[in-house]
Amino acid sequence: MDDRKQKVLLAIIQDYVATAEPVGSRTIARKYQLGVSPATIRNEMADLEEMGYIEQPHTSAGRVPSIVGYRYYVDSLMKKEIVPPDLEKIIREGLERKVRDVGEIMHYTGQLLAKLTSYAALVMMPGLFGGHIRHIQLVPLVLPRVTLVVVMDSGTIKNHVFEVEEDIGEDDLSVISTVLNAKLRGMTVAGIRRTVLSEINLELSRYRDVLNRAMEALSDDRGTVEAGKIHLDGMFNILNQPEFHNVEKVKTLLTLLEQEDVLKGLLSGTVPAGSVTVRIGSEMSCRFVEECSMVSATFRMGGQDVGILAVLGPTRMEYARVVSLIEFATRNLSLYLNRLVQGREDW
Amino acid sequence: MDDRKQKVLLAIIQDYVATAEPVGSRTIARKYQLGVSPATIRNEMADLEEMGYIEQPHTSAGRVPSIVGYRYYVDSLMKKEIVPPDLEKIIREGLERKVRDVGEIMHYTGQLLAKLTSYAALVMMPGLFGGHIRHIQLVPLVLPRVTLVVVMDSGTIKNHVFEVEEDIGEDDLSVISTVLNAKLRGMTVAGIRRTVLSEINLELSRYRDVLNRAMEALSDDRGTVEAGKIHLDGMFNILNQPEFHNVEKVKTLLTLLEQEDVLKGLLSGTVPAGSVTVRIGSEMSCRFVEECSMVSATFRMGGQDVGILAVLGPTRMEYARVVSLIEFATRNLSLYLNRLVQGREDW
DNA sequence: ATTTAGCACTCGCCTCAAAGGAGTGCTAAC
DNA sequence: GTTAGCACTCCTTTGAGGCGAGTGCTAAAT
Repeated sequence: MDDRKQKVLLAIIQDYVATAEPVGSRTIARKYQLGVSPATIRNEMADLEEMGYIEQPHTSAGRVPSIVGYRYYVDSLMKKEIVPPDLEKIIREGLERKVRDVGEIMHYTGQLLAKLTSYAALVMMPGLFGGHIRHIQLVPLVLPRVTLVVVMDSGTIKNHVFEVEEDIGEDDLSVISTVLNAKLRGMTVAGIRRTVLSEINLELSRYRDVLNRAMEALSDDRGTVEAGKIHLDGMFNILNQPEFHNVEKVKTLLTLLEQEDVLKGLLSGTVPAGSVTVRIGSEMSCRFVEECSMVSATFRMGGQDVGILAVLGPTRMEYARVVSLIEFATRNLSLYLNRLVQGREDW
Repeated sequence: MDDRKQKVLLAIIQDYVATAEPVGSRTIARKYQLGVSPATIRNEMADLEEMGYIEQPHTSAGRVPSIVGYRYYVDSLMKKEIVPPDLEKIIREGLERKVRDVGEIMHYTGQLLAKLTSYAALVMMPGLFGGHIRHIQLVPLVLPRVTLVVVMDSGTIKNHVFEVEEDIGEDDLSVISTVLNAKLRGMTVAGIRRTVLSEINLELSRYRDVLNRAMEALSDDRGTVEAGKIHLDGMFNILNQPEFHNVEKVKTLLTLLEQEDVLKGLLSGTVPAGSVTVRIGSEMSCRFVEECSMVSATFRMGGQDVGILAVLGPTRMEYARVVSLIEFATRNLSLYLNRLVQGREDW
């Protein structure tokens, strides 16, 4: 791939991203000063097409970047954009103001990302597993229904309702709560050791059944308020994209986005390392989003990946801008989350 | 409005609701056995149009019901449908299985309503004000950040993060929690009396500042997990309606539905009495949903309206079916919610 | 007096063909 | 290696004509 071919490919991608129209040789010669005539560009385009980087919707339309073309662009051609300082300031100030609990920060970040990119933003909320237990309590509702409430140091809360045996009273629950608190406080959910559990079991042997159910509830992510949930913002942004002026497409996509498990599947393709993952069209291996791309990254808390931030848009996406925004957002998010939890900033 | 006119109007509405096509005199004569010829029906239709019950999209199309026509139908013509017993069984069993916490029941109801009606369902979650306080606790996060956790007897949880003065320690919080629990347990949030507050203030005079902030948090609905939130289900159902095959309309509607305050505004038009409210097109006085209707009803808990259930669909809606479903759903919901809270069933 | 058949008329929608235009590939000249 | 020229392709737009559904009116039938 010689230098000029790269320039042509870049021009095609830039123009197509901007206009959503197949781009022809004349356009490139006119708008992007390569110092050569349309004919020359046509030759280069023929080569690029043979190499698989661009495609022709039909004879005598312009060229459109292929998945391979976008991939090459993202990997080799794309220049990272610098987040403008005033924008940076806005984001920082917004986060600063929201530094109260994890939920608020996440919400804010999602909305911001949707607004700035004008694509859809997904935020997978951190689960319980990252943070440390601050408080744990069994609260009687209408017996035999009780709820297990767990407060993490991030401010995240989990509650899980279940039923206990008839002969358990409020006092029993209060005793159990005290012991659980003493033993489990400061631990991560993932880090609860068998030794601790058996200690508890020993101490509260007559409540074995309640304890089992409580532990089950603790490690069950379902009941967790917010945590593990996926928030969607700016879903309607995609309706502004010309590729979704077709109602059928909108329908399949929206139907998809309403199913949380599908979203989880999509997000799970994110590499955990901390770098930004870009997946283009069929790379997501989900045939319903073949005309979409996803840019995603994990964010960290206490040295551990706890959640994912992602932007979903058409394959014809402003990758450079989105990648830098995601990068910036996750970095900030990690920073503020850690500050929230411990003053630690070890990202 | 004589009997035959009513029959014609009914036929027009039924046919239009079923087909979404303007309906002509021939169709009515053929499909609905009125025993008269198309010409007669045409005369009746001309009358109905003059009276404002139906409209013509353009000369020589069929007729379409007007807002006034639908209104007349809903008020006078519509026969309540009976919820089929097998469906009733499914709903009851589903609710039975979900009887654990309010959130789950509400979610389930919303999804069910969306699925059964194939329109969009809205659920406004009950706030804190209906239920009784079961447990209240100030949990230290990373000091000076603390969170106030309130568990209601419905299983609803509220948490609100705020900051306290530097010199407040964990022991102080634990003392405050004990007192708050002793004093406030069993009360409704709305029912906390000034006498109780001053008792608490007396007992914990050195913590006045923390207490003020806690009380503020308690009566602030924002931080409440789930409560007061509006859940939307089956939003994509409306995309199946032919009137929304136009992307622009979809866009305005979806944009609308994403704004929670707008939804609240729409829901606030529901009459609290306990009957079902039907609002048709412009009756909602929001120009973005002029082509939509909303069927809604409040549900009760402990003798108080605590939330709203609603279905949003095109004006061309199967009112009879939706109304009976909503009626049935709210009745059941009230029943199960009350059973959840107190075994009371005083609706 | 009401109902109905007949008929002319309106108007949206579909089809089809023609025109237009954007873009290409090839060839030959530079 | 580059470029101008040109024939060719194929999508898109445009407009006219025909079709069909439906109406309102009138006059005849009940």
